[in-house]
Amino acid sequence: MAKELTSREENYSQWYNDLVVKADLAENSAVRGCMVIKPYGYAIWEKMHDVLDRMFKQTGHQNAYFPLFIPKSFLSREAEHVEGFAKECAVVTHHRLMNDPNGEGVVVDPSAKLEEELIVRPTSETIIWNTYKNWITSWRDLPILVNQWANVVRWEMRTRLFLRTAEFLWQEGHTAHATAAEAIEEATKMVNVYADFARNYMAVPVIVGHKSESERFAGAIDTLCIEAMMQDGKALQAGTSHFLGQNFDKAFDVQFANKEGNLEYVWATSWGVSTRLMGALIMAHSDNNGLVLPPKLAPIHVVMVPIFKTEEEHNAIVAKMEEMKKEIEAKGYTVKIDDRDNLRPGFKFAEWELKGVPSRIAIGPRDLAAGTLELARRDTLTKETVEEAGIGEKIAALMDEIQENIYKKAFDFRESHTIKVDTWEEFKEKIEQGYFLLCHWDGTAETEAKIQEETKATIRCIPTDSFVVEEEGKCVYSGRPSSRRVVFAKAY
RNA sequence: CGGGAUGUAGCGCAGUUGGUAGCGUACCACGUUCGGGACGUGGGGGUCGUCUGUUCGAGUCAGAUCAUCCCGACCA
Repeated sequence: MAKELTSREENYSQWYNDLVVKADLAENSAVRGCMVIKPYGYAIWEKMHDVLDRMFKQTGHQNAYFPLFIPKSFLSREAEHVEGFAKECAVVTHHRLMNDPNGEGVVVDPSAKLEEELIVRPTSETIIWNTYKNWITSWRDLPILVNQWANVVRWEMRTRLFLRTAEFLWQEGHTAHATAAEAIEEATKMVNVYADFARNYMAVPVIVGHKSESERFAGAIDTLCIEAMMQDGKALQAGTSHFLGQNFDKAFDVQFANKEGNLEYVWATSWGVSTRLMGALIMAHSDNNGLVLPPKLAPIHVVMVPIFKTEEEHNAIVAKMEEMKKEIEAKGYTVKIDDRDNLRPGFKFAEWELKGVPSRIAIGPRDLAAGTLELARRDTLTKETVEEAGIGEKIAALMDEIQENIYKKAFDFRESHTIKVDTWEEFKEKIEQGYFLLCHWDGTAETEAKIQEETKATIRCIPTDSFVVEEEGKCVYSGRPSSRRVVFAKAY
């Protein structure tokens, strides 16, 4: 259970689990492995949702919605897919309850057993491809570029708040194309949308790359991903985009007539990000005072704390704040005036810092007389007294600066924890210290498995962006020849 | 599913050899406070995770079960 954070002397080193609870983001629910996301936390998810949704639409996608329940037989159509998900499915077997004959509450009505069990979707490929079968007959129907915002359920052995909950919110894009090249282009385009989102909105640097065969999505030909580094040096897979080849459309017999009138199977992709991004955001930026939110995803940009003794002072200061609030809101930022009269300023400062609000304005009688205010920023925990004139521009500039600074801090951290490694001894040493290791790998699953067994490190990705290091070398484990470096790390 | 730990007030905890539940904090009221997590006085709040046993009597002992946390295996 999370510790109550009431004392400033409290050791906040368990910033992850503790802060998300105290910071009003999420708490465990009565349902195993599921989470309750409180309003403040959900507001952050809504921000992510809105930005991503806009990006999807800009790249030509539309939203749609498919059923929560998947007939069991659908799931088993694609062999690798069912093997990958079978162990973690919630299954609906009955559709009715009845009063307990013994008078003890309600029980499942045995006569209401379903003919075919329904699976609560762990992902929607199967039910969507079963639907696409009816949508696709001609080359003129392609491409289909559809996204769904939904919840999914994966009954994991072990859950972890935000990173691996039994139920989570996500979006899943499912597209159909006439050619393999077009589908590959789509999968690549979308992983880059995710990378753009992570870097420019979440302020989290990510590496784009391919998964190795063993880490691939169940049923995919190729899985692209973005990998982020958390503050403990561990990697977090923050988003994936799959080239599915023709596996699903063949399983559901989705063919179209091409321009020559011949029947062909389509080419598919799927891609998704989830509430795991909330975990990434928290773990990438938080400090011992709580969350640090990038302005572009913060539900509140500026909190104003009046400092007063008398009601007259309170009224005068809040009136001034209302003016400033209008000016700042005109610039497109959200302002919260915290004029609660039962709490002292210091308490409010600490509370809003815990929630990660990027900046704070404090005004007291002395400021009111001098036409100044105290402007504090969350990322550096510094504060300065500034003139109140032009506060709108000042906040706008500050938000840009904070957004940039948070990214730079995370980027510098990753840079300082990423090294090229060429010997097995160094590999074992550095992996324990929380590094991303760029090393040569012979390309075999055996070597990958051995390395994981001995060090718990996995291949996070085979990079495709600026991390690509094409060079001849020898596998760090087996010594066999290799033509490029891959990223090894311990992962969540 | 294996190993370990824990379930008592919203949260964090105490509760002795079994005798019918307490502390801190939060909450409510009043007063004094208010530029970095205030203080005083008074007050409200608990089927002790659940079930079954042992007992005159169970928060306490036994068994089962559920859940949570940590470590493995599995995964976004």
